[in-house]
This record gives sequence, C-alpha cells and structure tokens, in this order.
Amino acid sequence: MHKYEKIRMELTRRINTRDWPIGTMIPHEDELAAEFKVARGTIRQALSSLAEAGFLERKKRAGTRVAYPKDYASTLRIALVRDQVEQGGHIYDYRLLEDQIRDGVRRTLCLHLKDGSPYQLEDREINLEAAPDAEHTDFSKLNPNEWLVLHQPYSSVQTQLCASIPNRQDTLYLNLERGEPVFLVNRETYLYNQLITRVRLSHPASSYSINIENAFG
Amino acid sequence: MHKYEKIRMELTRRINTRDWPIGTMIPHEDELAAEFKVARGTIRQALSSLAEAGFLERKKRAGTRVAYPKDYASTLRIALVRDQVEQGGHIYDYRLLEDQIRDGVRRTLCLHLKDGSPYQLEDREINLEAAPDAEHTDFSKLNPNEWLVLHQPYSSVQTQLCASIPNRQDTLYLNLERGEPVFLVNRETYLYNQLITRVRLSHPASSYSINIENAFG
DNA sequence: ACATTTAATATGTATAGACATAATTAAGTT
DNA sequence: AACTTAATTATGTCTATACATATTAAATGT
Repeated sequence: MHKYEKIRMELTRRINTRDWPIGTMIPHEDELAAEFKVARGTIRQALSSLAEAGFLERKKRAGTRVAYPKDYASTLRIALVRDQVEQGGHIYDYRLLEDQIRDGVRRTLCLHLKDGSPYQLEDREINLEAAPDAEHTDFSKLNPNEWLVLHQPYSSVQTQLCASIPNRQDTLYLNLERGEPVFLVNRETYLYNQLITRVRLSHPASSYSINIENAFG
Repeated sequence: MHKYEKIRMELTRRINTRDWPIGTMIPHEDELAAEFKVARGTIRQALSSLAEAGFLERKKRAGTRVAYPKDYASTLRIALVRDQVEQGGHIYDYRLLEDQIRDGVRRTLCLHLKDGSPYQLEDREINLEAAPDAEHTDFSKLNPNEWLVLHQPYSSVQTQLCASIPNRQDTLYLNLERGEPVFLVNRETYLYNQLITRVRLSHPASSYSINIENAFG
C-alpha cells in the first residue's frame, strides 16, 4: 500500500468518526506533511482526492475544512444495455421494431431483451444533419446506441431519470403487469450545442432498478 | 487558464472528434510533454483527470488508450431534500407523521413539502444500537436525515433508484393522481458493516425526476 | 470610524529528477 | 514448441523547490 493511500485512509477515518467534526478546519498541508513525515505533494494527493469526493472543502489562503455533507455524491454509471444484461450472466438480444427517416431525422424503435423477456424499449431520434453517417447505417445487427457511442463524436449528455405511466408503445412491447409503471431514462446527446440524438429508454418497473454503492473506507 | 487545462481541452477535443479513435493508443507521457513543451507532471495532471473521467485507460508499461465507452459515467448528487426544494426558490416544510421505538429500532415517517404540496414521503428505520444518540433526539424541528448527516458517522451508503406502484402510505400522503406511480430512492447507510439506518423515499412521479448534466468540453 | 492599500499565507500550478511497479517483449533453457 | 527467466519500458509514486494566486488579516490614510 502506498503512502498517500494510507494517509487518505487515516484522514477518512478522522472525518467519518467526527474526530474532525463537520465544518472545522483541518491542519495545513505542511503540518500534515510533518506529521506523516512525507513531502507536501504526497499529502496533496490524499487531500485532493478527498476534496474531489466531496469530503473536504479547500480554499486558497483560508485552508481546508471538513465539508458539510450537502448531498450524497456518488458516481452513477449507466452501462450500455448489452453490458447491463450480460453482466449478470444473462442472454442479451434485441429487435429493431421500427426504422424510418423523416425531415432529416432517423427514428428507431428497439426492444432489448434479457433472457428473451423485454428489458428495455428504446425510442430514439437521430439528427442526421449533425450525424450524417447515421443515415445509411444498418441497425439490424449493431444497435443504434452502440453504433453511436463508437462512431459519433459527442461532447455533452443530459440525462433524466423518472417514473412514469407506460405509454402505448410500452404497453405493447414490455409485457407489463396490470398497473405496472415504467422506469424512464431520457437522454439527449450533444456535440458542441448541436443535438445529435434524443432517446427514451423505458423499463418495466418490476424488473429494473439502478443500484449505487458508495464506500468511503 | 492553466497549462494543464489547455492540454486537457486539446486532448478532449482529439478524443471527441475521434482524431484519436476509440481503442487506439495515444502518445506516451514523454512524447506529449515534448509536444506541449511542459514537464511530465503537467501532462500527467491532464491524462489522470481524463482517465478518472473514464475517457482514457492507462496501464503500466502498456500505455494509454482511448477508452471504449462502456458506460455514461456521471456524478450523481442526491441533495438533502430541503436543498432540493429550496434550490428552485420554493418553500420547504415538513411534518413528522409517526415516531415510535420498538426492539431497538426507531421508526419515523416524515412528509416533506414543497410549497405546501407533498414532495417526498420518508419512511425511516434507525438502528439505535449503532446510533444510540438518535434515541432521544427531537425530530419535530430538525428532520432525521439532516440530523443523521450532521451527527452520525457513516462509512458506506447503498442506494437504489426504481419506479413502483404506490403503497398504502404513499396513497394516503402523497396526493397522487389515479394510477400515478412513485419514484423510489431506497438507501441503507453503514458504519463499518453495521447498519445505521434504512430509508425509503417515495416521490410522486409526476413532479419528481433526477437530472444529470455532463459536459466534456 | 471607515474605506483603501499592503502584507501575509495556505492552497494551486509547474518543474526536474529518482526510483518503484506492472506488463510486455526478448532471451535463454529444456 | 513450450516453458521459464531476464530485460525493457510506460505509467505510478515520491521528493524537493520555486513561483502563482486567491483570500484573509493587518496597516495605513482620510
């Protein structure tokens, strides 16, 4: 184990146990460097990663304080649907249900299957002006999401997570129980302010959830 | 603007435009240092942050390659409910509906309001063995979540996001439309493998969503 | 007393060099 | 050909030093 890792562990302990209470200032980099008998750079590596994770707040001249936990910060990773399914050792498959071009927009409807059951319904629009290569691509073998992620440059993504009553398409394709809602992921992808693609991903609520684990040890 | 920021911007551009296609190796640190006429440490600052963000994969001896985008990584920050409400300039209020202790567990039911309307129903259990200070705290003025976050040490958090049919409590308190589902956040908080608290946060689907923005410029 | 200027200081950025480590490649052995 | 061992090399860690910058605290002037 490296020095900065040991130091980060010890500092994390002091924060978690409230030895260093929330809102209080902690010792300066030089003091900590002296305490742990390392160079300032090594202390900085530990402090910076803790600040990045939201546990410390650092300001020039003012020093470093234990952050007031305004939120539970955690890195959410929404994997490609194929990986989501195959990760659990299940069989992935998908079907291209609709595919049409109108007014410079290619619209696709895909059903993604897990062990043969509906897992995700993907309703997508691609702006062909911004992504001309997507006009003549065959999505019957490689799904639109995977193709876009591989070939289409993008620079920002907006994601919305919500619950919803199923729409007609959801009801038609997702094999929902009576009254079962859907979990929605709505996403817009941009390349420098130009919309590339907009997608609505719907999942049966009974068999879909996003799980996040967060350890500060 | 600092050198490493300029460099990171330029490298990001090369990745986004696929000048450096996905999966290919990029030049070594020393080569980039020579190209940009900076020290290796400065290049490392840029490369490390891009690797942290998931755009590059780095391995000793093997070098650095443009990462296959397995997922959309993004930092999800779920704020304290009070901040969520007040952030939009709305009025926050809450009511403690139930509060009882049984078998070493304190169970609380709280309704959080946004401009007087139900926003979140919080159904919580606190393990008093692990959090003895929570036994005699008055939650009628300071809500349990805020108290715990301020006073209770914890070291790991598990969060689940899902959609669901409302249960009896949800129906009773959340003023749901007919057939309206709820958006659920289930969370368990631990201090070194000891369960501190378990909470079920339910929100009316029609007025709640989690929004994430992600820019790589 | 108040506003303004100046000094002090903790963190931030950048450089240079040494050594550690993991993964690959090359060399040597059976 | 297959297996083991040694050399190579790009990234990772650590140190030491210098200067930049933002913010606070002190000094100064009116």
